[in-house]
Amino acid sequence: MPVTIKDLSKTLGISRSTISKALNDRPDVSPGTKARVLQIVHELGYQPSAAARNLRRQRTNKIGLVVTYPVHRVADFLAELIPGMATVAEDAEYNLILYTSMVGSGERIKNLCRSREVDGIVIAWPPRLSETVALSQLLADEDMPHIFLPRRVPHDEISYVAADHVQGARLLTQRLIVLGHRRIGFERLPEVYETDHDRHAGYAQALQEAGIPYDPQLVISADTSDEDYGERSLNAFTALLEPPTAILFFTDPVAIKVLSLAKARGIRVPQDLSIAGYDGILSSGVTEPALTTVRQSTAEMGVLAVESLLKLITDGGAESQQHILPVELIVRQSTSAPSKGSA
Amino acid sequence: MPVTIKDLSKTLGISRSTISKALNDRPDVSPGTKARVLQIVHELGYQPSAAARNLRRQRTNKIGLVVTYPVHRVADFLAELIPGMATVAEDAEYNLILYTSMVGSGERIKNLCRSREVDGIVIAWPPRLSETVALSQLLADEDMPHIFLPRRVPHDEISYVAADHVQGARLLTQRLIVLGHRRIGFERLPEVYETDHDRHAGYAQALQEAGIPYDPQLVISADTSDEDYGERSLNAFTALLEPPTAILFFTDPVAIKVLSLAKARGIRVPQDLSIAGYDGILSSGVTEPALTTVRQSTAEMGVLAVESLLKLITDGGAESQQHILPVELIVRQSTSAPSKGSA
DNA sequence: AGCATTACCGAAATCGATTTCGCAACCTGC
DNA sequence: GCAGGTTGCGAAATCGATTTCGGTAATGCT
Repeated sequence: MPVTIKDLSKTLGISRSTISKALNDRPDVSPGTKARVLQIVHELGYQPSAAARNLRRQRTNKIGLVVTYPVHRVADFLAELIPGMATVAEDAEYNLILYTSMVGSGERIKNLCRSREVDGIVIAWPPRLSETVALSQLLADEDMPHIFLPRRVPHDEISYVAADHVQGARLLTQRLIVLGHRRIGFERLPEVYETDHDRHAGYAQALQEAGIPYDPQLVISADTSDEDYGERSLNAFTALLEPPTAILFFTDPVAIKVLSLAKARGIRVPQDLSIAGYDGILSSGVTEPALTTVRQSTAEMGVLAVESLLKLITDGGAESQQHILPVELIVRQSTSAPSKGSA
Repeated sequence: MPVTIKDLSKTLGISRSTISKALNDRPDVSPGTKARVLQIVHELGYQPSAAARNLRRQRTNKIGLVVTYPVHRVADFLAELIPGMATVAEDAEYNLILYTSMVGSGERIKNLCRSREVDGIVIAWPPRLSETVALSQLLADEDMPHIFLPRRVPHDEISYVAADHVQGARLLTQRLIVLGHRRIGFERLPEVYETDHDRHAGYAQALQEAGIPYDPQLVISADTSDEDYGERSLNAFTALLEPPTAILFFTDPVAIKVLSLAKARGIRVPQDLSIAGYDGILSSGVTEPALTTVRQSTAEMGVLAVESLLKLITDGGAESQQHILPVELIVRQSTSAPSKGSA
């Protein structure tokens, strides 16, 4: 049996209330009493029961990390995310609780709120926009502070931390333009994610700034019904009457697959075709040729998300936290000037 | 204000006790009453308060993942570990709470036990043996079920999940012997970890089985005071009068560093020197040459650890859970037969 | 001295659930 | 009709802390 505040009370001959106050630095405890309490607490190794304290205080000092996406698909990102999040949380005397089996179920999340086992929630890789907004509404109705990650949510009241994908795609596109490309392919997703929207905007913006007309043929929607969608996209691009001399793929893994595909077909990268990825995953640096890409710092996003969430928890009525982190262009060997013949 | 059991009681005109019993499938509730309770629970969206329930039940349905090692140093492994652990836990209605800032402090862990905010603890990457045993004793004194990962602990009463490092090193060594090597270097750590002990035993065993005498000169302790210890080890090996024709390094990262070091010095791998790593990390497959290594499944260890811990939690006095998982030899290009000249 | 503060402490209520125990009412079999 | 059982329900205790509120003693001020 662990030692409770009652035991302290008995051995000291001091009431429970006073002991509690001494331990919580209330003003109405004499220094002497407080010292005696602290002394005996140390001797008996007393530690308050978390459950009792949570019940009475109506808060748990825990924050939930809810992953609304098949967790093994984002494991690599989690590895970046978690250390930072956990550290920041623990510095503020909070801990992280993981909830990974909550794919697509508002019901489970609602129950989580009502059980009050966390004081706030970080929602990682939320669903597409409309569902995200609904989810946020649900959480707000339950008075549960929450923040989305890593996706922008275009609503003033909704908190999120995301990367600057407009800038990311713009930097990539600019780079290719500087290299001399005029026909730059852009792969986008059929789903309505803000990430995709932003990247497309950045792409279009870079073209416009360079005075290059926007050609809808060069923007194709990936057919994600097929797990291996890189190949279809590549086919669609090369089938064009005037195929692009450079292509921006949606993620590094897709680009890496296309890299080996191109090699198999005798397409030389970057001489015949420049290829760029997105995300800056580790293996993008070791391919042959190494991949030009844009890196977003998942670790920083995690840290910022927790810091922001803590603010939301503490300042009850605080305004929404919206953060867009800068991204970094990484130029490697998979992009170069277009050759004469391929133009 | 969330709806409590009291609200249900009031709207139904049924006592709190009966409602609680209905919700917990106690026998002394009539089917009719139970149905009405369930109905109203659904209507009002009632969800029991976790804190109140924890306090009364004296358990939290949470298990702690305590990382007693700088968390960023093991982030990659965490990525493998966590998805499996979380999934298994959640299937059993448990959740994972992360504790990452508990490096080297038995005191913090003791407090965690006494606060009773978790029902059991997985200790990941525990400290060296003597401290681990002390830690286990401390946890046992607090009646806290716990299991260590991923290290073997040679005590009957202590639970752990680890990989079969005797076999891992044995397989690697055997492989090199089959290739024709007779002088095989072995790098070990100065710290007293069972992992190191086991690997050394596997190495020695393979030699003995092949009738090759054990030469202490070929076994060197890495100087880990220096972060970059691979270089020192390599120097120590090559400085020998009769240098080895193959070397087993302690981990893949070390071996990978040595790989590039060798290239810089004009040592051809594997022609002049065969090199093997350990762990089977992702990048071990993309180096040039690709690394021969041994793979341990961190994901499986995580799953097994949680399953075992749940057993310990449920079966109060259950006996200790000790699991050693098989490892897999991965033969790649960094090892080959020794050349005549180098022998 | 008389009155108002201030400092310190403790009894009791509270948080929201679970569990024990006792009490009716209803059967059942003889 | 009655002892003995079974069912179904609720009052109250309990888990272990925090907080409210009121009371006592000490101190300050005329």
